[in-house]
Amino acid sequence: MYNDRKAILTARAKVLKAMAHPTRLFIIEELERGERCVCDLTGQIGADVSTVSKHLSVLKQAGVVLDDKRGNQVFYSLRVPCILNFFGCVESVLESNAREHATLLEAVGK
Amino acid sequence: MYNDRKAILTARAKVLKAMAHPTRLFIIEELERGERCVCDLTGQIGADVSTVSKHLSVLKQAGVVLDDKRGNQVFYSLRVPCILNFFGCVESVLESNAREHATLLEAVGK
DNA sequence: AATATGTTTGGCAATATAACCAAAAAGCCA
DNA sequence: TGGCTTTTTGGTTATATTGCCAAACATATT
Repeated sequence: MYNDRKAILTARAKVLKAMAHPTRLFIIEELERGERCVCDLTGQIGADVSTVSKHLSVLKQAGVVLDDKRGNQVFYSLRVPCILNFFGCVESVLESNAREHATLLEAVGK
Repeated sequence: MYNDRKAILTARAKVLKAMAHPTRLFIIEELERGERCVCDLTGQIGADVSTVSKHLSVLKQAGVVLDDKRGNQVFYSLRVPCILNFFGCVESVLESNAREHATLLEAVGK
């Protein structure tokens, strides 16, 4: 067992897992532009409000977003501003994937 | 529906999801230090070989690692070297979580 | 050829996730 | 108070993930 690293790796995994859904990545991107209420996001996402609310709760639980209730609505915002820079490397993986895919297609004669 | 972003966000989510497991994060850390065969990793992780092999296959499928069969063994390595820098931001989230937790404890009177 | 070593695959049980609908909460406005 | 709007919670169903064991494969060794 890798006991010395396990606690920290589990904590990291939890954050990554919270982000690992297309709708939640969309929410993160959107919040990068400023706070949004659930209804704003629901409109853009086009799923049931309850679904969006649950995605937000996953992000909140992981510490990625903050919520602020004002009157009727709840406004969400990014808790850690760097979250988006975060993707340079993910993008490299995707580019590698794409390059390899292209190479395979060539190998088969396009 | 956020149709214009959906494809790219789904692709990103796939990579994040592949990384979002403590054992797989351990593997990534270990591979950062150099290529490893399945048996090396299995020894350190202390799970069944088949379990480790499946974790590796998840990472491979997502394009995070490469495999190279040499003789009897299969050596895995990181496909995209930056993968580890990647964690500065995750760490910020964790630190925020910890700070908040400490604050809450204080509020309750330790 | 037979055996040993290293890795992957298939199957199964337990648990977790995701989406929707319906209903409950919480706050506003008349 | 009663009704409206916004958000969360509970319940259900469908699907995915994780981990182990057993079995299959592949390569090396005797």
